[in-house]
Amino acid sequence: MPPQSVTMADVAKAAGVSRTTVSFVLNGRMESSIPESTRERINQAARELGYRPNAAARTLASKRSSWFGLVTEIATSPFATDVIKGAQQAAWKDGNFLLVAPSEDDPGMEQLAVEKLLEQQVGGLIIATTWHREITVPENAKSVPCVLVNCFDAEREFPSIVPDEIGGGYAAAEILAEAGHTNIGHITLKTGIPAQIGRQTGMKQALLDHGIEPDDSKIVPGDGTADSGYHGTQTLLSQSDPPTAIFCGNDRIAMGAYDAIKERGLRVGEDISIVGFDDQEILAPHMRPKLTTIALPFEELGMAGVALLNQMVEGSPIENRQITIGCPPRIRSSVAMHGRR
Amino acid sequence: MPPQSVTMADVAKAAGVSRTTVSFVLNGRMESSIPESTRERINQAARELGYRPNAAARTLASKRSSWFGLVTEIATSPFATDVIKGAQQAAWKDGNFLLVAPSEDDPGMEQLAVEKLLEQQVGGLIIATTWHREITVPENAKSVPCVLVNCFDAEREFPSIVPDEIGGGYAAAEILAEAGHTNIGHITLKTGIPAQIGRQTGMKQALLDHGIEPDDSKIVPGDGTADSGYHGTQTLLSQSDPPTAIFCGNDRIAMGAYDAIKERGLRVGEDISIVGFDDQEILAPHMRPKLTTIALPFEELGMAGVALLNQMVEGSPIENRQITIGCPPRIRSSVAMHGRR
DNA sequence: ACGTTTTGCTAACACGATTCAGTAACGCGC
DNA sequence: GCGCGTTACTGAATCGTGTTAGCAAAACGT
Repeated sequence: MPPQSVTMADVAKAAGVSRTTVSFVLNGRMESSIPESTRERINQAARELGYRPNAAARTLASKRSSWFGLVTEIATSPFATDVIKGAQQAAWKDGNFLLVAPSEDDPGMEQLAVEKLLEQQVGGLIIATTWHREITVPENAKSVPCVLVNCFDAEREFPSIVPDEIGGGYAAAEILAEAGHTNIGHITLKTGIPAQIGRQTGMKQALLDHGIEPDDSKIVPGDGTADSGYHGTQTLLSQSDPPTAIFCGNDRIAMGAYDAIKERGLRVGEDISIVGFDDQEILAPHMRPKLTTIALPFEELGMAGVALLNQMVEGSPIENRQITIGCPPRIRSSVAMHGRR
Repeated sequence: MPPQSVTMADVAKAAGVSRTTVSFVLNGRMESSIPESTRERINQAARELGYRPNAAARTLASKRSSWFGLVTEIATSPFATDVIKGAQQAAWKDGNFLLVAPSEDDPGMEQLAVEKLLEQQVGGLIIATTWHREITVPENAKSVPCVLVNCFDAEREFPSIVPDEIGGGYAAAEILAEAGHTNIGHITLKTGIPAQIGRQTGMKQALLDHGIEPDDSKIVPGDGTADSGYHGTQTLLSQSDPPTAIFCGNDRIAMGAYDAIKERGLRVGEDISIVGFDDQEILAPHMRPKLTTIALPFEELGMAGVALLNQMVEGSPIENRQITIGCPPRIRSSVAMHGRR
């Protein structure tokens, strides 16, 4: 029964060797030739005493800590969870920890968060946002390797990892085109943000590639809310030649679209096909019919962030400073075949 | 421009005092008489050199770390975010950090997570779950103060903080009763879990208190999915004397209920009133009509966890080992007045 | 002028590891 | 039985801070 805390010295005494030897054995250093018998003796002593390494002491002595800092706006969105989760898992695999600090989208707060993380001797920093956008990185973040996730700085000074909005928009439109739709509407996100621009660009390209002429009158601006989806859908369905399918800028817009369609006595996934974006876990799979949508790979973003950070910390040259992660489609039941059937 | 890292010794040299004095001044120790002039000189030197304290060294020397460990199933649910957020903020206020470790609902994993957190010298542990239930706490968690959030151990050995399911169920039914409904249905969660039992108990009590005789035939078992809400609602509305209001065990059930009601050509919030539970951020406020529901106070749970942990770490006696946090109603538009209008 | 208290500091050890520079013992070839 | 290389370790310094014990000088009381 270990009383309070067992140190390496205790293990050394128990095994009848020096602290140095214990350190080598427990850290698996093979370069110093220590016979199997001794290793075994030390390991057993450590086990019996219930030895638990002291991370603070290790960090101090080795000048390398076992944790990364993640600063993010936890407040605003469930998306943050997924980034944390992905980063967490990736870090955990290498025995590293994540220190999560809140930025709350306030520049002063953000700088303080970074400062506090640096005090904790983090080996690297991830700065993540909940929606894809440009940010200015606090000055002090430059003290350690730093990766941006779901955002980027104007000067492209920091490596960044973002979702492939264009590819996602392309995939969404392609799903509809391949289902035989040629008259496809689009309700956008708030105009000007990277997600809106990318998704719309991808959509246009997909239409062109499938021999469909993009028609700007089928694109109605929204703002990402269910309300805007509802009204946008009303607008589209009131046209003289209403679309048979709508690509909604995100899942909440799709939610509003469902309501508008149902209200008109039409059926989602039969009369009108819908594709969303984001794949919100507690939304998309539970809508009726279940929403076909494009997933935002937040977990992968987080994992990629940590992976990149690992590279940087180890000093490996990084070949690609602007990584995009694909947005995979999630096929469910809100898209119907159209035309020749 | 600080080159690599500025230590207390550097500050001491710059200010022309000893390291001890610097330590006293920067930690705000007033018991050692140090004149304002010297304090000022030291503070300025620290500022100019860009001194950043080394948390690892401090932890090692003082044997008290500035972080708590939080182990939770990040994987499964967006709820985890809110607990993290609340705990985070509460910890941050006292200059403490949260080390988040994943348990993934696997006992082995959980024990490893705790072990790793202990190595990091956490001053206390929070074990949180994403749904209210009984757990068995890993043995090694007893090494430091430990609080359970949204769960409890069978022996009630650990202080725990849980939502007031009964009060929430009461509030939900009361909303409907006060709107004039007397024929109220209920679609439950998976039977046997604390949330189901508590919410249903609270509902019955509220009905009794409002002079309504609880009727078991109006209670249909569900499993927490939108599908079960859909089918449960079909069942209720097919009765000879269908309810005019339904209390849904959670928001997803309410989502299914909406669909069933709309499919029958009825209107939610006019013909049939609905109350949900959970107040899922990206769901309830975006449904049409917006869902009146009872919020699960995850953020408060997290905050209360850290607060309790602080008390325990400081050795204050804790008066209440079983804390319940209220579930506040969120009134929106899915409940209509009924009867005398 | 002399003891006593207060002021303003500092020396030195501790914390629990990592790590570099060695060294004693042993085997081996000749 | 001497030199040399290998094996199996160890001593001691170091990391940056907290903390206790104590000391020199100044201030104070009488």
